[in-house]
Amino acid sequence: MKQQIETAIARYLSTLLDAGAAVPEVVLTRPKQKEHGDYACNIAMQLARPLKQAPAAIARQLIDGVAWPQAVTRAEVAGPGFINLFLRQSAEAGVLHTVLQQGAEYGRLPTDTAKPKVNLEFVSANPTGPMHVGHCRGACVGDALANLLLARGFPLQREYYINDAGAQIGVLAESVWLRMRELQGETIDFPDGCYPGDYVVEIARAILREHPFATLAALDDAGRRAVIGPLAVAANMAMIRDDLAALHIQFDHYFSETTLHQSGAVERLIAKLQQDGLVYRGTLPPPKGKEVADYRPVEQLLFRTTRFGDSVDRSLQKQDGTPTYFAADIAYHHDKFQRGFTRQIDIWGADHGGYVSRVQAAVAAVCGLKKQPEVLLVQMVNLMRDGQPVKMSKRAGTFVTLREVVDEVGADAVRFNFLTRRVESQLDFDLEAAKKQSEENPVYYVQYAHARCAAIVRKAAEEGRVLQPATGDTALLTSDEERKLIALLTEYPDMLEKAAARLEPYRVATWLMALAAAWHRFYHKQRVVVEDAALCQARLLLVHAVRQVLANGLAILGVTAPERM
RNA sequence: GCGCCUGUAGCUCAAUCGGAUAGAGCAACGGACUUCUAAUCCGUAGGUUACAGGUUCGAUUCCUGUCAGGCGCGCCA
Repeated sequence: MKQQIETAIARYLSTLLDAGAAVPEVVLTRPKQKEHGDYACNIAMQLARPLKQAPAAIARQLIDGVAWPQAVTRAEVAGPGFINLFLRQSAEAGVLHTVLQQGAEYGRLPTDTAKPKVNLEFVSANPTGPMHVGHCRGACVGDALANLLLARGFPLQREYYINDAGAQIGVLAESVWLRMRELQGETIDFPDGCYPGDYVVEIARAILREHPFATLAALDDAGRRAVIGPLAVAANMAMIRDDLAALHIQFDHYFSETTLHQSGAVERLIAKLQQDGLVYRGTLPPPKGKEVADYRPVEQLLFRTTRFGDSVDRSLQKQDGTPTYFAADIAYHHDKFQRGFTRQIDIWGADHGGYVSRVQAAVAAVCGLKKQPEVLLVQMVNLMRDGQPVKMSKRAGTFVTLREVVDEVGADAVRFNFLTRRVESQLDFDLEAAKKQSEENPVYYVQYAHARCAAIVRKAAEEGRVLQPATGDTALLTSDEERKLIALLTEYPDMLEKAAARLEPYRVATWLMALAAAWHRFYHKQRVVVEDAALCQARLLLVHAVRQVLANGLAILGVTAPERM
């Protein structure tokens, strides 16, 4: 209906304007106040300048000239030049039948293989320990975004990049080894840099079951690390997968950084860059803004990322000759490209914001893609307890794990909590409040709406009132509450479309709260199980449709839709 | 010093990519359960949209500046 009207206006506009003139896009919006009709259009005001006429006059002309669809009963000029449109009472109520026909598919599009394949990389927590709360927000946003894009027909894969190379894995292996020695009865003075968590002890114990201490002790440091490192990484990844499962997150693909080094992909990539003349040996200016007492200019292997918009060239090799994390990351994004992903979305913490321009520069240079990857910077979460910030340090082992939070607060509440906010807003997450408010949490508001729908359907069935297919006279749904619900249901696909286009899953959550509010309001004003059989059927139709769309939206957020609460 | 993000009710956040009278939840106060679930609803109160300019029919939204907070700034990932 909305689109019908838009094209009707656009068609008339094209006859009104000169052939060469740019026709502005006609967009209908839902007015906030019902006095302003079912839809409003601001096109007359936008045309005032090019046509050099008063907005009201243009609006008048449009109202008289446009071949309005039959459902439009009234069109009027209002305010500074809006065109307010009023629809026949039940003009949009057909959506109820559509929802029931399409069921879980309502709002979704079939996968469109013509669209660029999307690789969505998120979480990618270092495999040096369990996931902590800091990873939580990005995990929820990434998973919901994946659901959202899949729902709108984008071919998409969820990917986790395992940073299982680099110095940190050596530190991990050393930490495990120290715990092994401790388990043998040695007294160990744990150095600062090591991972102190109890899970390291567990890993040490588990590895010792397969690899006797004496065998490990006989190896030199490097040899021992080569044995312990991968085992410790595997153990941590198993733990991380469990943590993710607790949040109801599954990845399609785990990608190991180590494979990039072993296959020679990183070296080949640097060679290619050299061939393209994008690499040189040089020195970088000292870093700004902080005291660097021991700064010494060192000649190093640099990548001319400045040619692709970066502010400074970036190093590809550490002093010991091994590739930097950045070098491997270029190879990684190139690998995605070779796997056919011409659209890459990365979700990072805000602390990696300074890294965006160099990776985009690299991808432009290596893959020829513009503005890739698309990076969502998720702002930091301050973990609080009773209003006091919780001091956390991975080094000191005083971090709150994701698992603790999920176990205490519940996966649904955790997810919804992080999904109602835009990623740009930094927020506080208070553990005590989250637990205390567990019954006042917005997630329950939406879930309760769903459970209420289910309760009505059950109650109606008890009284022998079951929705008959192809019944439900939508013309009977004329109250403000009913029309509001119908209007919201028609918006659902548009809302998903916008949310997907902007990579903003929070829109789904806020929209669901609006639908739930409209539903609760309806519930208090009108009864469904009533004597009048026709009216009962019509309202049952509405109930089923609302329940379905609540369920569909919650599914995208990865939140359960309970039948009872 | 520079770059990115943010600043909206007491608190947490929205506001349809410039639209009409800036809205929800929590907290406060007053009402509504013999009727499909009161984890709900209705009402009251709460605002110079950080501040100052600019752009135009119209600004929370766009531009400039100031202030405040967060994050980042050599070969750590």
